[in-house]
Amino acid sequence: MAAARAVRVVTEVAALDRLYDWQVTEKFAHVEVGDRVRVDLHGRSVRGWVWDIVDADRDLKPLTKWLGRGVPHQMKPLIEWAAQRWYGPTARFLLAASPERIVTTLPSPPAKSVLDESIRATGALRTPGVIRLAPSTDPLALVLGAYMATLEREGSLLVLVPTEAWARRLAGRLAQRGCSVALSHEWEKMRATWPVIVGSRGTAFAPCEKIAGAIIIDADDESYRSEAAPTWFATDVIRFRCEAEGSPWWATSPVPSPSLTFNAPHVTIEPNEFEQWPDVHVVDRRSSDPREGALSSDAIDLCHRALDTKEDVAVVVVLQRLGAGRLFACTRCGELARCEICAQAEIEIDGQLACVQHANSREMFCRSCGATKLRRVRSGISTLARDVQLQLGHDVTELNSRTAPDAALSRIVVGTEAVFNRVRRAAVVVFADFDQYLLAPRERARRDALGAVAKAGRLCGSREEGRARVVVQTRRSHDDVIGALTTGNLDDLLANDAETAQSLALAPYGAFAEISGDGAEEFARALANGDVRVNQSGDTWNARASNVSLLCERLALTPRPSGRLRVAVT
DNA sequence: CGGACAAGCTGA
DNA sequence: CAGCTTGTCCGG
Repeated sequence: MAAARAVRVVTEVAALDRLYDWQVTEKFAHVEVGDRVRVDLHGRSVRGWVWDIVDADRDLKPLTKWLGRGVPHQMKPLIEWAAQRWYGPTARFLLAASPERIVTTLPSPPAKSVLDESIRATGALRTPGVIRLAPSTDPLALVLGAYMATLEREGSLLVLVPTEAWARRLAGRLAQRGCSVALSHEWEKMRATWPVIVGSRGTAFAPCEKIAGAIIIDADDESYRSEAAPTWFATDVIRFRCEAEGSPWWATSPVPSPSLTFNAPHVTIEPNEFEQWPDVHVVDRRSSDPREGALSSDAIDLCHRALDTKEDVAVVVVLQRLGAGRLFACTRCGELARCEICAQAEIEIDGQLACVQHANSREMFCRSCGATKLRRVRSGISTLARDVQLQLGHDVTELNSRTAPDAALSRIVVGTEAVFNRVRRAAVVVFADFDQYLLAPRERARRDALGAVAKAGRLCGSREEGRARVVVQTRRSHDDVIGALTTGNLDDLLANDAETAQSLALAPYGAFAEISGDGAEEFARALANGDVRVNQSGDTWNARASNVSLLCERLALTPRPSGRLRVAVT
């Protein structure tokens, strides 16, 4: 008698990250690796994925049900790698590649179409790797170039953009030019290895069997990182998939990070780059009266001129997000706590109010009415909006997370960087306090500053078009970030960035994990050894090692304490 | 994670 | 001592 078959299953019970076996009965004989199944686990009916099909070597409970198609078996190495790389349960990554509803049959994919001669003339992309792409350059030609370069290869071309809205627009434009495109909600098409797959972060786990190549637009964008643990990064996922299959990948970024450049086979710099950046007008606020308001007289002037244009949204005022609850306002009179010298918002340091700029601190009380009860406020957006409204004498829309996506916008919009996902065109973009970027205590803050100006450039156009400009208000006009923006020389700054990363052992020359939750201390202490160093900062613990594989190996070997534990590997 | 079962606590 | 809570164990 032939040995009975069994399926080795990863269950949806993520906390139970191990394989269990069930017997395959006659009626489920068609089951394949990657399929979705339902099983009886310790009296519970749970869903899972077939990870392997093996001979049953003992009595097993029978499989409850075959549910439908799941992850193609070709993705198993990716799933295993991702689970180890970001210290997450296998089930979480399988879920990322699975359909929301049950799918039992797949469509057959169309052949890859050859594009019109007029489009072909723009040329196939040659050297895979990073493309330093100025913000105003339309990436469509590059995507078409990637398509043409991978036409002869089997499998899907994966195209990643930062947002879903962008993905829909791009998919439409590609379809117009003759490409057969699947969007990320069309799971069946992705699973059937459609010629082109376009989407945002989640598309990194598109369930196609083979990848012909991939192109990631704005590859350093934070939207590519999963905000919940495991905190995987789509650009890294794509790179792993392409390298495993020997397929080419391209990644664009206006300001490539050291990690992106380090891991790329080649870096291409777009000719005429400077002309495709916006015209940046720097306002040195050291010389201006701090009480003149949120906008300098130069900025007010440019805003008034912008209001004379025909743009629907004339002016966008951006304030860098300060992190929830960093600012303080009086509970009685509502006044924001500000530095008495420069009028900038103060933050809390060791139970006192302090100005980042002037390094002075004072007790927590309201300067305006003397009350001692202050409350944390999310950011200075409301204050800024009031100021701008007064200064420009025009209605202002304050854009925040509670603003309805279809709400009517005034011609002046004030908000955090979220405005870049909401407004598509503007005549002028003002960075009310650019120093929030330049002084932020994060390694990547300075690159983010340039990235934000790049996004602003997409709204208001390039130097070449000469349409309008980006206004940067700063007290640090000597900063080399400002220099790079006005001279267009990014090379020195990027070289500096890479040097800093190397000397401080930041990514890619070092690896980090942030550990929090009830079990954090126990886990962190057990994790520490010669290769992995840990230190405490508040409730979270930070672990660092000289490279990611060392860190991940050590994480996998460290026993998990009971209780909640969040590990974010970056 | 969540069901099963054991041990501990409470009140009549 | 029934009935409920809390804790620990373990899953095919």
